[in-house]
Amino acid sequence: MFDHCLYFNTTALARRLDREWTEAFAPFGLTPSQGFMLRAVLERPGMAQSALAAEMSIARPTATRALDGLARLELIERQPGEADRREVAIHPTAQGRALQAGLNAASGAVTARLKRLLGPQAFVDVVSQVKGVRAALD
Amino acid sequence: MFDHCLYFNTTALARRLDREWTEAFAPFGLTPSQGFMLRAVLERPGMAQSALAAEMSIARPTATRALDGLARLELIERQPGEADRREVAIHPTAQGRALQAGLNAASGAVTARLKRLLGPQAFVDVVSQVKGVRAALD
DNA sequence: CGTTTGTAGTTGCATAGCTAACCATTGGAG
DNA sequence: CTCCAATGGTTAGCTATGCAACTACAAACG
Repeated sequence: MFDHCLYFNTTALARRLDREWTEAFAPFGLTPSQGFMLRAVLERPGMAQSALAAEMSIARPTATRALDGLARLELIERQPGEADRREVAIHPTAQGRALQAGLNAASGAVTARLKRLLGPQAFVDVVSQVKGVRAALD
Repeated sequence: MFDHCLYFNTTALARRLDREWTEAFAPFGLTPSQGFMLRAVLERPGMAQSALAAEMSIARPTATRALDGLARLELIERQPGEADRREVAIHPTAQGRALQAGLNAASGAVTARLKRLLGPQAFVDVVSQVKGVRAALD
């Protein structure tokens, strides 16, 4: 019915993909949001929350809560900012670091499956076009 | 950081587009979800809720609640199913019908703006590719 | 027929996201 | 130096979404 609508198709696809990554991260006891947030922390330990929020393209309050969840699971730790005491630097714990390889592999497996399903070129194209739309809107 | 990830880019774009359509539908006092749901009802009056949910690619409980909202605004009415009394047929009210042209125009205006921003061909391509991924996942 | 299985809708509970408003700290402008 | 604007983080309150479980009705099967 809204076949030609960018909004409709994009939000529907986002919901569908959420299901895929929910399954992929479930073995680790993490939701997709938590999984991606933890992966970001693991990739660049010590970032301030606001920088993390920007990196993930989410609002700061959303980052606060995602990190609350990861802290409750003892996967990350908040450390007071050294230079600027308003900031909080986010570091993974040892438990958090233990998940890094598994999370990346799980996400990679879903990606690989979709790539097979769609054809590698189509997959790369659609990601690049979606990224292009995002860039055009910033 | 997750530049090549389909999930990351799609969900981020979905959130960004949500902001565009929120603005577009705000003058009507409707959220994007409500706006699209009402547009679906207007386009095919009398559909059962489950058919509507399928059409919108959302779960049935989500449809229930979206329609609760539209009913509270007196934009749609639930009528008992004639053949099958489990079903509820959804009809727009006169107030609902009064919004049809405006909603379609508002959505069209956002689409037109994005089309200009991205180039018409790029716009059509990305919609068709996103739809293609959705189809491949069903 | 009656029972069993399936389907439509709702409700309860959970998550993620946003904006607005608040507090603490920083840093600049007088 | 003082004050005021800007920034980082949190909290409150809202929406949309999903799954699981429930009720009511339908349909199929024995």
